Amino acid sequence: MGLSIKEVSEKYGIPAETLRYYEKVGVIPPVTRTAGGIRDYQEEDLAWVENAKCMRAAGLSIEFLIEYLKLFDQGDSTFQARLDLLNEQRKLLLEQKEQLEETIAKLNYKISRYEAALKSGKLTWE
Amino acid sequence: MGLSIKEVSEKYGIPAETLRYYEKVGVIPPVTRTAGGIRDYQEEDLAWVENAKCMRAAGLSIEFLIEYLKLFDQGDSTFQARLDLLNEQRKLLLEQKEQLEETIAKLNYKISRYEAALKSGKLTWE
DNA sequence: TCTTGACTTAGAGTTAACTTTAAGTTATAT
DNA sequence: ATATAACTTAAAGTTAACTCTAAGTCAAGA
Repeated sequence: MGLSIKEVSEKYGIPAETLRYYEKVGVIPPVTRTAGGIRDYQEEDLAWVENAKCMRAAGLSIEFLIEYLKLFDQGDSTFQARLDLLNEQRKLLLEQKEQLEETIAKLNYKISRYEAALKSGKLTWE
Repeated sequence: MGLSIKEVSEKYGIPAETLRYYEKVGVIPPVTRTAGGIRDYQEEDLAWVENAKCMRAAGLSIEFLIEYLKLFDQGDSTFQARLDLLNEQRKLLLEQKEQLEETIAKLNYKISRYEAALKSGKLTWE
């Protein structure tokens, strides 16, 4: 029914070592185990893994993910704190997106100048 | 006439240590110096600094910037290689942008659910 | 002239986020 | 029953990109 750490690793392209590390430091909650203590990922465990993967891929810090889970574990009383944290991280990502767009625009300009130079056969500037 | 390292540091918000480091590892070309060997940033030096700042802020690696400058120093024969490098980095940034947008969308959804829960008063507050 | 503060260098130290290692335990295949 | 493969842990090692330190040089103000 559940997935082994190896299967999860392959499913999401995350090394097993990293999955253990995420659990150890609190990026994801303790994973369901078999009677023998072996990790046996259930749907809910997988949802946490997938979420962590997505947030990390966008550049959000491990520290943020740990903080969020910590608040989550403390229950309803941390609801507003969690919402604040999410808004704060969204702001970070929006800023990052703007920076990215600025840099892409610069790269586009540079590339277009290179291509123009190639076509005109002039190869010297700057 | 030119700017001191301290002035450049303040102008761009980059620590002087980092400016020296960028020069040392080849992210930017050797900066113009005074007779006494002190850095005296000219317009051209500043353009390189600004470019490095922008590219780094978007997450492009130091390694890429070093590679680009190395090719640049080798002159026209590396023109096509430089263009390839720029296109490759643009591809990276476009992928990053897509990932960012996906994550922002997820965060937006999560936040909207939190806000809906707040409004409906579905929370036990203690 | 002396002192202060900015500059220089090489090289060591820091941080985040893994990644590898060492030593040991458990499950599966023959 | 035994070998092998996968699992476990704690802890040390790695990498990128700085960041700081030590030891020394230089220019401007009292």
